Amino acid sequence: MTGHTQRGQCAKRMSILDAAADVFCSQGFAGASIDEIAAVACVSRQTIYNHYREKETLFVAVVEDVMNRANTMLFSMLSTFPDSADNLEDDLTAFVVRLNRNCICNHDGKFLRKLVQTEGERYPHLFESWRLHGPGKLTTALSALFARLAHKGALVIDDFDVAARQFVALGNADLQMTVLFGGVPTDEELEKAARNAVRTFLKAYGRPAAEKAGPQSQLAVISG
Amino acid sequence: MTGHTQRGQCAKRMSILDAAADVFCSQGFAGASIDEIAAVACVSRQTIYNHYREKETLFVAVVEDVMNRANTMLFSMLSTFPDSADNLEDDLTAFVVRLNRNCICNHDGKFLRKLVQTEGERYPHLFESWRLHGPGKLTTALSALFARLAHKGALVIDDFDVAARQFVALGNADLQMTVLFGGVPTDEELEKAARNAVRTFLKAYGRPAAEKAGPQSQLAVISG
DNA sequence: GTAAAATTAGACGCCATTGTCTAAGACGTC
DNA sequence: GACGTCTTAGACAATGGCGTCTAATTTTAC
Repeated sequence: MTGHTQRGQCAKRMSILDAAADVFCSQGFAGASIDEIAAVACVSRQTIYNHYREKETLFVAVVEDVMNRANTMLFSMLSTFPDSADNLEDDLTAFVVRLNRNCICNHDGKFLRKLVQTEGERYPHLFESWRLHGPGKLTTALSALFARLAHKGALVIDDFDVAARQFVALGNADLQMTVLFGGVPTDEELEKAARNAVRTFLKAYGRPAAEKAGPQSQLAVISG
Repeated sequence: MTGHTQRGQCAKRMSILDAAADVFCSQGFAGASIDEIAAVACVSRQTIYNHYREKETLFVAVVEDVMNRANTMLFSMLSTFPDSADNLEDDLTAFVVRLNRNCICNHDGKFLRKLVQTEGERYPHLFESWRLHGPGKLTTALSALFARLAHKGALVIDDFDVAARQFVALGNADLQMTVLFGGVPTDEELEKAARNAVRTFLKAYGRPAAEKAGPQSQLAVISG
């Protein structure tokens, strides 16, 4: 019951959770067998039943564990959103790359999207927390961040919530097929997808050319 | 072996396919039981084994059946893409509503997205056909259609493929949560989502304001 | 009407999995 | 070194699903 034992138990628990996440993700709840999870975790089956009463208890624990990791990572990513309007295109592009790589296209993102589709109907309350604190929080936070950029005059947005959802959607537009079919996009794909997304986003919501145009061509407003 | 038998057998087959689609969709391959499919189809288990040798054969037949329906519907929808540049916003909006309602947010769309995620790794070749003829064909076709609109001067697009993917992504931006969590969007949601998507798309890719601005406000190009 | 084909309900063997139990071993503290 | 806890391997019964088989019944063809 002292330090070392705690650490040992904790290591076992994490090993089990990781293995269970892998197996549940690739096989689904019904297709996953405790024996396979035990083998992947390098742990005896009895140890699993010792920590988690039954298969469903383990499943819930796995989902909550991954949700916590994913939400922590998302929060960490959101803190890197650009707050300066200089180099907005590059800054937003880098942000989209980080967001996609670390939150949406990564292991945990794939796990949650997959499981919410396969088991969401069976455990409606289980994934509600993820919906609220994951994708829900993302668009809420982005909406607020866009509002700040708009207040600075760097963006022209009428509906911040819509813009936030469209920003995320555009960021995934080029990766949707890769993500849907389980692949992991390469760095080049991530970079190009983010570049395309931000360019289009700024064409739609960027500051009008008149206020930032260079000497080559200018736009002037002529009131009619 | 003549008409009536064919019709009777055909009805059984369709009944089985429909029931199997329901059960496979909600339970996954591993979680679906032949007995439950038989019960939903109001058919004896032996009849299922009579038509399809084993569970996997039935599963493949179901996926191919749904894929065919979905691809036929998609093709039908693509033929309603606006070819006139008058009222482009309204026409594109109506198209997005139809596309979402009949191809992406409908029963078959949900089935295919769900199954490709849960069973795609186990049957890589099975869903390859859908990827090519479904989402793949959609963006290819949209790309060509946008090229025609751009050629008419109604749109200004540098990369048609990117624009096509972004068009689809924007069309789903407001519905992604509903779709991911298995819900079916209402008509109002469909309408509003399409309106938001097309507005942003045209802000990014629409003909520049200078060429179509009304008397209220005009933009003029001033060469520097 | 009759024969062939299809369908049905039920029983059956087989196998995988779940969850429990037990005895033995490993690891820690005292 | 003694003790308690955690872990392990394996056996175990119970359950449920798959796929087969059979005999009876219905549907269909001619």
